[in-house]
Order: sequence, then structure tokens, then C-alpha cells
Amino acid sequence: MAVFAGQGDAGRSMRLLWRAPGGGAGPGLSVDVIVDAAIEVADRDGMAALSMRAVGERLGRSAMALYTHVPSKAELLDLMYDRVLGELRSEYALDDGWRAALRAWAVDAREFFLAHPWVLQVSQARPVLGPNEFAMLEALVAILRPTGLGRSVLRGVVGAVVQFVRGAAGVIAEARRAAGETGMTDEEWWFSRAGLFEEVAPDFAARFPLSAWLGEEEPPVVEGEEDVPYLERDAVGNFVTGLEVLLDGVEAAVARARAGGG
Amino acid sequence: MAVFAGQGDAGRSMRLLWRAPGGGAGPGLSVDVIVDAAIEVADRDGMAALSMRAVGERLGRSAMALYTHVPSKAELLDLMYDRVLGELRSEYALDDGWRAALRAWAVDAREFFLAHPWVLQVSQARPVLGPNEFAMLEALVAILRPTGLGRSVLRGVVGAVVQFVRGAAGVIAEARRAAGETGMTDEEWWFSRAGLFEEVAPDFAARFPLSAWLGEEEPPVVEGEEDVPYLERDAVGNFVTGLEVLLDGVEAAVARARAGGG
DNA sequence: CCTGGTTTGTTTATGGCGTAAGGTGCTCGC
DNA sequence: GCGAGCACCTTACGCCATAAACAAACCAGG
Repeated sequence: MAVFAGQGDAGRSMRLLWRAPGGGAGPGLSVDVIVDAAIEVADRDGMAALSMRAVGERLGRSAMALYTHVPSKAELLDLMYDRVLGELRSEYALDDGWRAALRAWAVDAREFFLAHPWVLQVSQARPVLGPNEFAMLEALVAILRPTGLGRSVLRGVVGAVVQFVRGAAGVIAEARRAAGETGMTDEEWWFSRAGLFEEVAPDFAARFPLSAWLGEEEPPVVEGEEDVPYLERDAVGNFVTGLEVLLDGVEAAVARARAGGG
Repeated sequence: MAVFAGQGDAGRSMRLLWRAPGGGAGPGLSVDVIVDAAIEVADRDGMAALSMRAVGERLGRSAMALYTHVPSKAELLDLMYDRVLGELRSEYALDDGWRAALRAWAVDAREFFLAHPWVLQVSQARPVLGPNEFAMLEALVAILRPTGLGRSVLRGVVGAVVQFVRGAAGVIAEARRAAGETGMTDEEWWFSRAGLFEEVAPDFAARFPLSAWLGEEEPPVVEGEEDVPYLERDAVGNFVTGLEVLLDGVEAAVARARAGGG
């Protein structure tokens, strides 16, 4: 389920988020050490495997030892989330125009979400409001603001781009996780499924002709990505295509703003 | 976390998905009764509260009683997912053009996701492949195919629209859930947070000027939706704006396809 | 030096979870 | 009448987050 974080002591949580990092780097535990360990666990084994026990074990301590430094698992998640967002690039050159910059942002963000897929499972509502979340927003607005887009359209565009990238990355992330968990490649899974499919729904093509048509052709292999597995290749292709469609939409909004606004 | 379903006996799962519904409506349990009860639990209390014990209790049985009819919680989720997708409209009139139809689809889908927010937490990769999932896809393609879009662009468009709607609905759903869980309205939460914010990050406007600018103005109240809470109003506005941007992008793709394809 | 309070960690316990294993009684086909 | 199989039960295991109580290590003031 989407984990909902930050229900605990709001003040303590916010103070931890915005405090200067570092602090006492002694032999004992510290917030930073715990957050790093938790991120490693989540990166390697996924959100489902992120437990206080697992994090404690990685640090050679008990689960309860963490509670001295971190109020609860929910706040720990907030901290992990904001920490890891710091990896995102915060500036994009506009030399080649906003479209190239926004495309680069989307590709980087997709890469980021794939490196830390658990981030996609952190709730978006009532956001964490940490500094790095704002840094990410700042980067996006810096790309889009010079286009002359108004505040409300810009909000919509930012939302659409973020949702699209999150969703597209999520499909890829889940394909990878499934491959890891089942020990089955995409191809194996897909063809085993296809066999069952004919047994169980022999009239598929008649009942769902358009879906059948849509699935008829395999996704093409892009150069430099010859070893990308089946479902993921599909998802990557859809990401690239969908992103350009979305960018076209932004382009139209920009044109309208420039025509209307001066 | 996103729940990954369907790891069990693939054959049994598929057979359950594609079987004729109904069957013996005796006094005992049945797959349909269990699936309905599980959907009720998930709709009312959310994915986190969906446990075999909870479903059993709702039916006056033990948790283990369910296992006679359903192989595991994962397959139950598959069945819930496909069953509930059946609520979506499967046909959209094209009298007012594909754009109006696609907009209607998006609005309906958002409504659907808000009625069953747990659906957003079911994995998208290695899809469930139930009949109603294909029915949904069929409806979308039926809207877009007459535009003359090619297979690969159409895939990208479908993906982009679905991701966008899912993401936008997710934000709203999580805002609602948060309000319910914390017993705090969006306004209360937001203003309590804003107070902390000034204490903890007094230089916010200087560090993140663009984010500050973006947040300066409150979202307008749309007529007929005067009582929609704060964060949700914001999210709904972004949905409407973002959707039109996306539709503009699709429009550009359609124009290109018509120019190039004949 | 000692002493007392604070900090950092431990162990233990409670109530949840999914589900394996093994039991009980009812309903059929013969 | 009787054995088989079904529907359902209780129990148990190993996870989970975290509350509560306790121990050891540090530091300050005398």
C-alpha cells in the first residue's frame, strides 16, 4: 500500500527534516546513519522489506535502538524520502530551450525513480515538505517559468509531468521487481501467461478486437538497449512516445500564453 | 507499498478470473461473495485494513475459511481488481469528437479511482489480465483508433493518459485518506504545517523563490464545488488544467498522423 | 574522586499480519 | 451404513511496529 508518513509529532519531524545535516559523527547511532542504512535496505530489497528490524540489523543494533533517534517508522520514511530527493539535479541549462530541458528533467527523474523505486510508494498528499522536495519543484519551475506560462497553467503542467513520469517509472520498476521476485524473466512470464490465456479465453480476439490489435506487434529494439527485457522495452517505448505527446501539449500551452500574454 | 498480486498458481488465478460469474448461490461462502466482501472492506477502510481476518469477520467466518475458495490474498486482490474494473463505462459516444470522449473517459476514470482508491495500489506491471482490464483498454482504444493514430503512438497516448489520471486521482485519494485518518481537515493540517514552517525554515522564500511564487495564490473555488477542501481543490484544478494540456498533445499527434498518413 | 541525571541501548511483551497444519462434523455416492 | 470429500474450525509459526521497563555508559557538579 502507499505508505502514509508523518503522522507523528509534526514539529519534531519538520525539525529533523530542516536541520543542518551531520552533527555528532561519533561511534554511536545518529539520524543520518540510520537514514542512510534504511535507504540502502529499501533500494536493495524494496519497500516491503523495509522494517525497523532490517535497518537495525544492518547497523548491528536492535530494532528498538532506532527509536532513540527517530520517532517512528513514518518519520524515518519522511527523512529517507527527502534525503534521497537530494540526488536529483537542481539546475537544467536552457540553452536548447525549455523543451529540451524538460525532456532531460523527465529522463533524469525516471532514472532516479528506477534507482529508488520505493520513493514511488511514499504518499504524495500532504507532502513531506522537506527542503529537497522544494529543490525539485524549483528546478521544474525554473525550466517552465521563462516560457511565460501563468501560475495556474504552470501548476497543471508540473502536475501532469510529474504524474506521468512517476507512473511510467512505476510500471518499469514493478516489471523489474516482479522479475526479481519470481525469478522469471518477462519473456518467460509473458509466454506462460499467453498459453494459459488461450486455454481460458479462446475467444479473446473476438471479444476484444482493439486490444488484440494493439498488442499484435512487439515493441522494437532500440539501439544501445538490446538487452532490455520484453515488458520493460515496451514500457520504455511508451515513456518516450508519451513524453513527446505531453511536451507537445505544453508547447501548445506556451504558444497560447505567448499569444495571449503579449 | 504497491501490492504485488498473482504470484501463486497462475493457472488457477486465470481460471478464476475468466470463469462465468455466479455459480452456486447457496448459504455457504463462494468466490463471488468473498470478493464482494473484500471490496467493501477495501472501499471503506482502505488497502491497509484489508486483511483476511477482516474479510472473514465481515462474512461471519474465520480468516482461514476463505482459503477453501481463494488460493491466497494475492489472487483475491487480482479478483477484486478485475471485478471492480467492471464498473467502468465501456463505450463512449464519438459524436462530439474524440477529444470530448477522451475527456469524459478521464473524468469517469478519476471518479472511479476515487471510489476505489485501493485500486491505485495494485501493481500495474505484469498486469492481472482479467476481462475487465481489457474492457477498459478496449474503451480507450475505441476512442483513439478512429483518429488514425498508429499503433505505437497510440500505445504511448494510452499510457500517458492512464498514468496521468492514476497519478492525479492518487493525490486526491491520499488527501482524503489523510483527512480521515488524522481527523484533521486539509486547512487545519496546512495551517499548522505553515506555522512550523516559518519556525524551521524562516529563509524559505529566499531559498526557493520560484516555489514560493507558485504557492502564493490559493486555488480558486469552482462553482458547484464550494465545499471541496483545500488541498483537494488544488488537486482538482491541476487535474483539469493538466488534462487539457495532455489533450492538446494528443491533438498535435493526431494532426501529425493525419498529415503524414493521408 | 564520587554521585546523580541524562542519553543510548537492551529485553520483553502486546496485538496485529498471512498462512501452514491438523482437526471436526456434515453431506453426498455407493 | 459407510467412507470420501468438503467446508470450516482452532492452533501455531514467524513476521511486523512499538509500548514499557530496565541496564549500562556518559557527563556535570560537588
